[in-house]
Amino acid sequence: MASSATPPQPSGSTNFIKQIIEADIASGKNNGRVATRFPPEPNGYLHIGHAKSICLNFGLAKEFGGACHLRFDDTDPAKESMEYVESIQQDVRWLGFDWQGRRFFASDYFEALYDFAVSLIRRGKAYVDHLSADEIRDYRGTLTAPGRNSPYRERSIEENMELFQRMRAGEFRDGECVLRAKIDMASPNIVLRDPTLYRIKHVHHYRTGGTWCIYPMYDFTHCLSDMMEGITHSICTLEFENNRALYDWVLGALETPCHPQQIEFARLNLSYTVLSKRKLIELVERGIVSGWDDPRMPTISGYRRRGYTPEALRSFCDRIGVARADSTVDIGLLEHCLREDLNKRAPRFMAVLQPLKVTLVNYPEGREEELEAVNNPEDPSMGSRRVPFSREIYIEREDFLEDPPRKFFRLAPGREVRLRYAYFIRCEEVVKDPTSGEVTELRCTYDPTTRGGDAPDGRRVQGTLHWVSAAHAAPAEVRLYDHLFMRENPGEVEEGRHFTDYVNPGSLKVLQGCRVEPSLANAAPGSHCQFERIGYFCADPKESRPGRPVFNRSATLKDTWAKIAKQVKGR
RNA sequence: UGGGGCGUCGUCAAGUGGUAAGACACAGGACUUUGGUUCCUGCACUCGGAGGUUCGAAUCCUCCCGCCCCAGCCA
Repeated sequence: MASSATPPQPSGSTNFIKQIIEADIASGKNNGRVATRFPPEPNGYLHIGHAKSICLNFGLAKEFGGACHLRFDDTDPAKESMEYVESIQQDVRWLGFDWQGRRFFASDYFEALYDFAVSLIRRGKAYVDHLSADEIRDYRGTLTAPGRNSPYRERSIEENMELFQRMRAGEFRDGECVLRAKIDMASPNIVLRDPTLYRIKHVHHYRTGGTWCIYPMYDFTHCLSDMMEGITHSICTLEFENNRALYDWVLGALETPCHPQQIEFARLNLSYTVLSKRKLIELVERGIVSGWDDPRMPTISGYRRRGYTPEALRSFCDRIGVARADSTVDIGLLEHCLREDLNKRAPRFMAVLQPLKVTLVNYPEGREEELEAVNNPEDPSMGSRRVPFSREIYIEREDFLEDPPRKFFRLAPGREVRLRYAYFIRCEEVVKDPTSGEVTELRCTYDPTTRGGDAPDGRRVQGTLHWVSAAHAAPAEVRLYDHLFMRENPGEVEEGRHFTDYVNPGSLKVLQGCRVEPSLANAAPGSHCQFERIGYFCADPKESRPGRPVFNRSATLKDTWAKIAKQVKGR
């Protein structure tokens, strides 16, 4: 079955960031050099919103002959761990990107950052504040009212130097004091009202252990990390727009030799799902999903397990574009990208999800034969395989209707259809359970002259059904996934409701007792395929076993009949 | 109602004073041994609204309206 290995290609389309970079190169800024970075905090798993950022940053570097760094923004020891670092690396690699050894950790800069903080104090631009967190909030003012200066704001440089050293030395408890930038408590931009630069946390850090008890804040760390790494374009999402003034202030105050440019773009929103880390954590912790890699999750690991390919995710990221307008992308586009990719590459198989037994009454008992089936009509180089056929087969329950509506092309009493790659069959008799009335078996005749699927007399049938030979088919478990939420925008919560109220109860349907053609019995975990007429599936990477395959539905095929059926029914 | 942003087809999104790309979705049709794929056709006389400048405005100006972000010792 198909596996993925195609490397990323430049996208060809344009966006405002490319235009900025092109202008910078044209003007000789940074000597024409381009360096970007993808800077996740290792406190959770990556989701498709991160994929947008990864494709953007690595894509830009590739397109302009630059480098893209992978940097872990690990300045909050309470939430971070190596487990997350590893999963993030795995996901970035799986997406097809290579940081070429340029992996950095903000925590590796703690000493340098400390020195920068000392330098700021020496310049009279930072001070140690003994106000409590509550007091600081109080002094900050509001959106419409200016803040007030802290009573500790005018401490001498010497005193601040000593105090900051003592902070580092562990002489204060958590929250007792902080280091603040001395900017402007009346600034209309609240970010600039003497922001906190360092806080005290007597907490073990997953990399630096107990070495530090003071940790730098994002705004202080990020710009300096970018600067030290020689990043030219520091691309982040829109909510950091107000922070840009502080980014520039820190680098300006320290008179750093270079000054990366922060550029913001709109984060991704996807219909029928949530993309905020907080909400994803809640889904995992409350057991609403089975974990970060539940195939319904919009995480990279969830999509991987669902059967999405890196190519499909990258194609999606290319197509959605990069702009500054808040937007919500139709999840249908993501599904389209997967189908587009898998249509070309996924080998086809026959699998019957809800079996209905069919006995071919005129087919000799005990006889078996093998029929040739094409592996992928889109790609002749993928060849063909042989599929066993016999007197008893299974077809899909929904491919038979005793009383078919208009435009139903499938099997019905007295009607003739084609079994794919096999024979025409005609339904002669319907066997029902005498008590429940449920159809338990169809007795059909087959036309031996139609072997392979064509009638020598030229007669046509309207429907072609997939099937498996009852004696040869392998049992399988199949998991059908649908949108995790019933609402297009589950983040928009009504009064008195919670976003989890909108979880789609039908987002997972587990089907036992499915029957798949024998060649699927030992499907390699993680491999992709198409079940003809049904959809694209992936052998579950974690739980599928040789002989006991488990398949996840990655996406349905377009179902024109479902649309028609709705219309027919509506009349 | 402080400051910073953003409003172009149902959804994304190009467009940068010269007369509205493309994609998804949707609707028709052709082909078809997957009601799949593919192919063809249609789908914004108008760019949040109102004025103004101009021979000419989605692009420039003015006012208005709507939405998003910021008051963590999170990132």
